[in-house]
This record gives sequence, structure tokens and C-alpha cells, in this order.
Amino acid sequence: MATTIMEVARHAGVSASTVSYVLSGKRPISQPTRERVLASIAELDYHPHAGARALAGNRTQVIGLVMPVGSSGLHRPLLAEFMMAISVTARGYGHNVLLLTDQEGQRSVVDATRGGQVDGLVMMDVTLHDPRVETVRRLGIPTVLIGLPAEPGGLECVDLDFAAAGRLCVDHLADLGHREVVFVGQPEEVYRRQTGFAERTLTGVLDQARERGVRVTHRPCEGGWSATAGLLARVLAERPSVTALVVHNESAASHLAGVLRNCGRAVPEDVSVVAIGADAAAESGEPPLTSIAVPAQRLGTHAVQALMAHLEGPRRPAAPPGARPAPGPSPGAGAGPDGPGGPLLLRPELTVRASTGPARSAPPPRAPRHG
Amino acid sequence: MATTIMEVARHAGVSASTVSYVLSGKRPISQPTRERVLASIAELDYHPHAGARALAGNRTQVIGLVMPVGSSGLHRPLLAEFMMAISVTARGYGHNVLLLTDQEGQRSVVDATRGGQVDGLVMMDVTLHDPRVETVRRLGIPTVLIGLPAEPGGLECVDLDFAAAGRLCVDHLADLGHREVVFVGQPEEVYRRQTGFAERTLTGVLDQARERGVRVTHRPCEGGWSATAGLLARVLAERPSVTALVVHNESAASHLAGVLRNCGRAVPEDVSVVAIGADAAAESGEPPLTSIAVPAQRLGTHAVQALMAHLEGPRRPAAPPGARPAPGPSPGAGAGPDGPGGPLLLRPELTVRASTGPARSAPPPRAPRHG
DNA sequence: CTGAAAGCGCTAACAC
DNA sequence: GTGTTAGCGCTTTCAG
Repeated sequence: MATTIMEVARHAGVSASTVSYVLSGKRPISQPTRERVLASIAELDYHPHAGARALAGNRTQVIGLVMPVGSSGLHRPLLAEFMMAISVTARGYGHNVLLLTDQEGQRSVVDATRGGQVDGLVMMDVTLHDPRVETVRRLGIPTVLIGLPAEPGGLECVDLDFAAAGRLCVDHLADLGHREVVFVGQPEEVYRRQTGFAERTLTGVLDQARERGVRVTHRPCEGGWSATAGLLARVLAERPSVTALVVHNESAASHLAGVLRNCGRAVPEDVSVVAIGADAAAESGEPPLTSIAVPAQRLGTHAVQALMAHLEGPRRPAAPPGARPAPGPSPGAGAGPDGPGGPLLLRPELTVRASTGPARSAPPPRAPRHG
Repeated sequence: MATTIMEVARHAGVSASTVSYVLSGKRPISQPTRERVLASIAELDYHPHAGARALAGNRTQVIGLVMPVGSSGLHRPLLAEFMMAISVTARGYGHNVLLLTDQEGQRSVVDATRGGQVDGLVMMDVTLHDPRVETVRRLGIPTVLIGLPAEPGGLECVDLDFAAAGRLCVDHLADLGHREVVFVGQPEEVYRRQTGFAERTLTGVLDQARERGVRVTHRPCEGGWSATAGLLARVLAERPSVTALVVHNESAASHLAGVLRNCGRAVPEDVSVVAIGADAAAESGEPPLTSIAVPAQRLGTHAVQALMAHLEGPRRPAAPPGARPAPGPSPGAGAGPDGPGGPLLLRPELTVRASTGPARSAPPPRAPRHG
């Protein structure tokens, strides 16, 4: 049934080890031999047995993707985006991805690791005090974290530079003349749980606001239409001179424009809006929102590249059709003084869409638009 | 470093095979022996080596999840939903999930299968003429398809009963007195590609419309705000007496209410809306839409259960905390006359939200609401 | 540059 | 009810 390396060897008139070395490239093989072997492999449609390989070679060519399962700050579209990017990049390096959901504590992670099922791990949605970090540290398996824990414990981290994102939003609005801004944030609980990215964003916003002489009012938001509407009504009554919003909350962002219209404020004529979050949420609304995307794809790709670098010296990807050969972590990285060893923080990029414009001196509540 | 079965055996004063049999339960072990062995396993923190196991036992306890990668009709939130459900259910059966993206053709699927890396496959987002189906059929690996291909070739299929979903929408509207309905469908291309689910929905809608004396106008829709707005403006001008919409298009659904408001029609006072698609899209709008959800979770769970049934006689799940013991494919199944062997079509469930109400005899275009 | 052979850690007959 | 043993298919010394 299953073709073995011995059959290939016989068919090519060589020994099994030669076939193995042709495949691994771990020792020089003469051109003619190599060709005969490859021909036999093709003809017999040989596929090496992964288990045998793992047993003998102590490497599986599989990376584990540790997913959040319970209360994740990560929203669904992003999750899918991450997985795609990670899977595609991993395959570029000849690796497959094993899904590790930690429903039952961290059993699946520990089992897979100790059972020699994976060569390394990528852990998604890492929070500030994430118990999983200590687990993998103890397991001693090469791991890259997506997110920034308080104690990386020597593990590599990859994330969006949320502080810079916050600053960038304020800059954009300040450049347009806005001086009074509301920051619609994550649900209260997220700040209490110290998720990290939420605080970093807030800090960035506040810092740059001070810098630019912008007044910022921070309001956590539960998301959904009614919560968002209520929040906005209150805060706009409180601060009538607000001319712009920064929103770091996907499920609020999609409603903002509608809510504002209902309050009789046009976007961007009366109020400008900048979002931080999944592109899908920003693009799909009316008007589409100027936003800073969480670059799930780039983050996933970088995470895998970083992991591969750890897996065995600078091995290069198997030239995946369409994937660049990863000439180092240059793209969009704001590595800062940490250099290699510090977290890899991707520089945020602001996409200007239709929701931001110059500030009005007075914010005139008008009748809703009819077109 | 890694504890082996032999070390456990020595520590417990038994042979390796006994340890193996304690773990697999494939032969009776006396109570005292079993206990000693389990104690040793715990004390030494033994984790069987997956590769060795796969090699000797010819089973990996891993299922492959074949994901769409390119032009998928499936939208992101659903994808994530599927994966979670599948992964969680699989772990309930003691299996892990290997992600198989078919970017480079079907190489990853073939490699993983022939390489003995997976015991079975779940294939997502299967279309009517899906080339992957023939591939897995030829590979001869146990596979469950999510979606209905034209030629299942003996493979098991699981899907939502989209025809029934279409009928259910029409019934709901007809019951409310609506007689003139627009069906906002998938993008034109989807119908041309014969994706299957799109046609089945359309058929269901048209059939039941005939049955109930409802007039239906079908319009494919590209999605997004402007396309949706344009489409609606045209069709409402054409058919002024329309009082309800059925929308089978996530990226149009989220805009419908807003667009209608902009046309001066209130939902549901002037126009009722029923959606078929991801719950998230329906729930998040204002007003939230009455809808039939694609039950990603249930579909994923059923797919895995069906696969497990194929993997080796009726093996039972390892009593996962909180997962029901799968007493057969009863829940919500409209198995029909096919019984076991035919596709498992889940019965659609309509969730009434705020977007549907009784039909008005005349559809009076009014001024937009100010609240 | 190539072969022979010793395991990797486990499962599943086959013995008793 | 338990122990012995022969591989599973591959990688990698060690020889040549």
C-alpha cells in the first residue's frame, strides 16, 4: 500500500540512506544518483511517513498554533485572518499547522509538545498576565507570542505597536485642526483585565494629545448599537465642542456613523472618526472609516518567520510561489532600540478613508441628511 | 529527557506492553496493575510519543481540516466559527486538528494523507464541482464534506438545508401578510460558479413563494453599501408595492436597514427584512435582523462526529467535559428519506428579531426618522 | 560519494 | 492477566 523508502531505494538501485539524503540534502549526492532517485520517487509516488520521520529524526515539520478559546479579546474575522496567514507562511517553510485550543486548560499544548508532535509554537492573543506563557516557558519549546505579556521570559513577541497607533490617530486629527476628541475604547472589563493592547493604545492617544494640545475624553464602550448610541449621546451632551472620535472597538466602530447621523451629525462634516481595528469593520460602513488596521496577516507571517529562525539556524523557506524569501524582519518593523531580542512591534499604518475631514470651529447640529 | 514507555514499565514493575494496554484499554488489566501503572505514568509525567505511536499503530489521532484559501464564498467570521467547533469536538474524541490550506493546489492534503499524518479529513466550503472531492476520493481517506457537491462519490456530507431555509423565510413573511418580496442574493458570479448553496436557497424561496402566492423578484447583489443602495433604489422603483426583503448575502445584509432608511423606508414598519447568514451580521445591525443563521458550530460538530464514526466502528468520545456523548445524528437533522448514507442536512432555524412585522397594504415613503 | 546497520518509542501478535 | 518480541519507516552514525 504505502510506498517505503526501501522500495524507492531498490527501484533506484541505491540504499535507503541515499534516498534519505537526497531528500534531506544533508550530504552531497552525485548528480546521476540524485536524478535516478528523484525519478523513482516520482514514479512510485513516494511520500515519506511523517511518524517514522518524527521518530527517527526528532523533528515533525509541524508547528502548533495555540488559539484562545474562551473570553478572547480577538474578534472572529481577525482570528481567521491570523490562521490563514500563519498556515500559508508555515507551509512556505515546509511546515504544517496543528491547531491547539486550550479548552481543557493547557492539556492539548502540553500533550502535543511533550508527545513530540510539534517543533514549535505560535501563541495567539497573548494577554499581559497570560498563564500560558509560563507553561510554554517551562516546556522549553521554541515559541513566538502574538501579543505582549508583562513577562516574556525570553520568548519572542510580535505585535502591532498600539501606542504608536494611538499617537498616529491623534496626529491625523490634530493635523486636520481637531482640538477636542473623544476616545471610544474597549469595554471596561478589558482595561480591568489588563489586556495590554488596550492600555498601550490609550497611553499613546493620551501622550500625543498632550503633545499636540488636543483634549481627549476617554470612554470605555461595551459595543453594539444601543450601548454606543447611549454613550455618544451622553458624551456629546457633556462636551458639545467635540469634533472628532477615535474608536478602538470593532463592535462600536461599525455603528458610529449611523449613531452620529441619528444625532443629527454628519460624518465627516460635523464629526470626524478614526478607527483602530479590523479593516473589514472599517471598510464596510457608510462612510468607510479612516482607520489603522490590525495587520493580522503581517503579524502572522512575522510570527512564523521568527519561529522558523529559532527552529534551526537560518533555514530558508522552500521558495513558496508568491511568498518573498523573508530577507529579515524589515517590513514595517519599528524594532526600536530593542533590536533582535526585544519585541517586534509593527509600525501602524493609517488608511485615510471618508470619515475624517477638517475640523469645524463650531459643531452645528443639523437635520439628518436625506440622500 | 523524554520519558519512554519502558521507563514507565520499569518504574511500575511491569512490561512495556502492559503499559501500552493500560493506555489503550485494548485488553483487560487487573485493577492493581492498572493502578500502579497509572501512578507511574503520573509520577514520571509520561507523554507517549506521537510519532512512534503513529508508526507502530498506524493511527495518528489527528484529523486534517481542509480549508478554502482562495476565492471562498465563506466569510471570515464563519470560518473561525467552524474551526473552533471542529477543533473542540475533535479534542473531545482525543484528536487534534491539522490545518490543511490548499494554496499550492492540493499538495498539502495529499502529502499529509499519504504521509500518514492524518486519520481522516473534514473539508470545508465544498462547492458543487469541487476538484478536491475527487482527490480525497482517490486517496481513499475517510472524509466528511461540509457542503454538497454534485458527485459526493460515497463521501459523507453535512450542510445546512438551504432550500428549507429559503422556504422558511418566505413562510415567515407570508404569515405576516407580505405578498411582494425581493430576494437579494449572492453576487452574480456565485450563481454562475454553481456554488450549490446559493441555488438551493433560491429554489427554496421560489418554490415556497409559488406555494404561498407570494411574488418574488430575485436580484443578485455584489454587497457593500453603494452596490446595495443602487440595487435597492432600482428594484423599489420598479416594484413599488414590495413590502419585504429576503437577503442571502452577509455584506449586503449589514447595510440594508441603513439603505432603506436613506430611501425613506422604515424597518420594519414599511419594509420587513429577513436574512440568511452569519448571526453576527444579523445581530449587529440596527435594527437587528430576523434571520436564519448558518449554524457553523453545529455543522462543525456534526462533521467531526460523522468522521469519527467512520474512523473505527462506533468509538465513543472520551467524555469531554461539557460535550454531549453524541447519541447519534439526531439534533436538528432533517435527514429525510436518505437516512444514513445521504447528506445530513441541518434544519434551519429562524430567529425573529426586530426587522420583520406585518405587511402594510400601501408602502408609504415617509420622511426619515429623526430619533 | 555511497552502504550497512543500529535504533527512535510504540503496538500487536504470539506465547504462557 | 501478563511478558516477549518483531517490526512500523525513517535518520544517522560508522565504515568504506
